[in-house]
Amino acid sequence: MTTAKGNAPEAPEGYDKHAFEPFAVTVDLAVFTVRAAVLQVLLIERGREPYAGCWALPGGFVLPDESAETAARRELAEETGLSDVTGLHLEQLRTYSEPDRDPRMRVVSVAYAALLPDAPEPHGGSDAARAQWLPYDGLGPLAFDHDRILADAHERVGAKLEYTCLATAFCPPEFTLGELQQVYETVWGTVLDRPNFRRKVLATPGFVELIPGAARLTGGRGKPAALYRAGSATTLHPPLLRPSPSWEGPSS
Amino acid sequence: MTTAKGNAPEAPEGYDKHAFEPFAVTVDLAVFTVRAAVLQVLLIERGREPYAGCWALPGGFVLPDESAETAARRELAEETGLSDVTGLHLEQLRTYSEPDRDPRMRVVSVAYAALLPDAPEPHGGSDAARAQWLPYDGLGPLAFDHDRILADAHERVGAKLEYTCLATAFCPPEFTLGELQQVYETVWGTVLDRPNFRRKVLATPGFVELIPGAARLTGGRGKPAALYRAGSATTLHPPLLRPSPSWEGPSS
DNA sequence: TCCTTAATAGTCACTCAGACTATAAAGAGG
DNA sequence: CCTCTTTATAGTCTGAGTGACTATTAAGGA
Repeated sequence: MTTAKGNAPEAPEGYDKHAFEPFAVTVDLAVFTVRAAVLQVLLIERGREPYAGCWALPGGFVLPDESAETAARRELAEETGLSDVTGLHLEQLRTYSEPDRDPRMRVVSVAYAALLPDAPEPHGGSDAARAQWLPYDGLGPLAFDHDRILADAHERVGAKLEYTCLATAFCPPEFTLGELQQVYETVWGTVLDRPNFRRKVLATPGFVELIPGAARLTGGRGKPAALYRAGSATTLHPPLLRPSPSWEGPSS
Repeated sequence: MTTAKGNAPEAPEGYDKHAFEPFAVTVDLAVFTVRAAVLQVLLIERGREPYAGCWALPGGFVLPDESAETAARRELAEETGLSDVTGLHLEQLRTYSEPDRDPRMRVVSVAYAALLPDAPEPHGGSDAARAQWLPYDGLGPLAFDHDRILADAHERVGAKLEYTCLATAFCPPEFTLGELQQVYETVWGTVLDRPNFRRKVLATPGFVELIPGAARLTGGRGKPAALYRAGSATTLHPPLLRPSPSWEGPSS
């Protein structure tokens, strides 16, 4: 619609004396899920050079009539095979624009972080050579600067767990407090005191709400746990801080 | 260096079956300072359509061999007239990519927030029609989507004051605790209790350090205040929360 | 039946922030 | 010179919130 006509934009009206370079703009997605107490990331195996055979973050070009957010949601649906991604939490991380970050050409990439409750096996369809969930810990080097993007995404998600109700985005519609605590422990890589965690979560109005009369055997052993669903609150006041405080910011 | 050759990139090796649109990539800067207890923003008056006569954020194109960060720092130096911008705090906010945000063509803009200690009168040189400091409160509508960028920047800076030592970036090399408190009150638009603010700041190791024997008459009246300089700490644990809690996130 | 497991309930002490009051050191004005 | 005003600095008291515990309840397994 309002894009530069053709494929070789020369400076239009109002930009006459500015030189500008046309860049390719892409989105990269760091898609997380927690399964079996392990933090998993959705990655695709590259089929061609550069970085052939390496794992990389899913992503793709922003189309002429899309915003980066729209493109990210479209790619998310394509890569996961999920039909409905409207309810998923998708958050813009930051933009990576080092001139040499892609050896082929100048590519500016807007990175997003996404959180999925359960982990359906990825579709692997469309263009992705091979899409797969891999544990976050112990990943080898990724293609391009995706190591850094993924590290930034992990730090951002960990930080947002502290002062938002985002953790419920990792949980199915009905969950126990133990499962919610598992999300925190898995993302942070720490162990939390169970009674204190309960007290904190239940003392925050709107974080979770009890489903009356519902209970579930968790693991088959022990006392059945009450079921909760996500509440309407979005932020945590005061925050729920990590045991080892976040002295160190993101690895940026 | 590694950028696409020429001005009309067709899909190079490895991108063969992807369609992609070349976008213009720019940076926009929200430059803040605190002067006389007023939060001020650096704006330029547009000389040409669209939005001729409107105030806009300073910014410009990312050059072929620059990262967005480098471009932002270059623009910051150009617009403020400061010779050395290496020490200034510059932080990537987020990227704005709505297809219709610039009526002339498709422009993707990476927004940055910058904090200046004192406020030298802007250079106004180079290309900016007229650069000027204007108070943040009571600004009329800005050009393009710059209202939203500026609001996002304000929210981000306010939030970072809570859990980082960023406030010293608004202060000259030597400052009093009263001046530091003034920064918080001005950015947050609140009033803080002075003894409690002192206690909190001094109890955080590395936030500020006393300059022994130095004192300054603040306003000519009252007891002289001790002088401090910024310490080595970067984060605040626990945070210094706003009195009216940040229930509402950024206006995004 | 007893043991294990896991959820839930409750206690205690310490830290910290909000709301104060009190004192010290400067200038202004009579 | 004395007092008032102003601003910095010192200290007190209290309640909220959290970390580290112990105790109880309800399930399955040996």
